[in-house]
Amino acid sequence: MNISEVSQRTGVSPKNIRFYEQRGLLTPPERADNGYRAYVETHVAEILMIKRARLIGFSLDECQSLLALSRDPHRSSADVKQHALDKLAQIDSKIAELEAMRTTLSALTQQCPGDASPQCPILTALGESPCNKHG
Amino acid sequence: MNISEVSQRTGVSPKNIRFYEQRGLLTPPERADNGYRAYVETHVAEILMIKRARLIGFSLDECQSLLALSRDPHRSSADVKQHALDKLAQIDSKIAELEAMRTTLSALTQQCPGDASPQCPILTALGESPCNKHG
DNA sequence: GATAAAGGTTCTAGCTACTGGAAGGTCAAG
DNA sequence: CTTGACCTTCCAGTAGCTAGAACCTTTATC
Repeated sequence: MNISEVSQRTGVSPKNIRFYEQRGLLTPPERADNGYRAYVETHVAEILMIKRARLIGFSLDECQSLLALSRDPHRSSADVKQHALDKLAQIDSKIAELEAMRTTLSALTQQCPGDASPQCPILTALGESPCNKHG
Repeated sequence: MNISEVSQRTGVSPKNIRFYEQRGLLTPPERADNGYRAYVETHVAEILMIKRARLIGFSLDECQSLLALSRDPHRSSADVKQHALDKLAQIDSKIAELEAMRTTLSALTQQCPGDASPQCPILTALGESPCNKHG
């Protein structure tokens, strides 16, 4: 299987597949006589696993850990679950951060008339003097 | 005012302040005879504005636009508001994305026993064969 | 056989927003 | 005169790719 077929079957670009290999996430495939990478089914499965893990927020390093656990017959599901719980906590804090931004920004936009006048509560809130300086 | 004082007053690191200048966000300060940057109050205000805009999610490029609007007496508040509304939409879509991850990940963790057994629904969902392969 | 298109390979560089470090000049105190 | 803190510059690295250059291989067509 050449790289473009793997790409089509996984929806991951050839560049990206090579990148994953170079990053050490993917076990390097055998090479054909012409130097082309010769992939097998296992590679497709690994790439799909990376893709799904990425979709739910895991970093490449974390994907690497997950793949290692996946390959290890002596793993415990507790290890995997811990990774997932850690990630869940990260996602929650990221959501909280974005919600805070949203709240602030939403309040500001509602105060802004959005007309032709230069007077703008958004800029004022960001630190601009409301109209004139007192210094 | 030397860079470290500006840093203390804004809570932005000297490295970061130089970086903002190099990126073109900050108007370059005059230089003292020894080559040191000599900041004035305006710079502190600009840096604080960048800091607050960054906190509510604006990118550096967007901060640059906001600063430009802030300096322009002929601006309209509508322009500023549009920037804010765009950013709000971006934040909303990012939150939605994270919520989707959260939902999936949360469901998976709840299915995982988290014990010593290697059998793990999380890995299964990520693409691993449930127990054995059919190939 | 010539040639062109469509694959493959490697390498380098760019993106965001910084941070850290090296190598060196300057300033204030002892 | 030395020490330490400050300042300067530039280079490199972080995450996760993507784009491009420069080159080789395969396949099809003329």
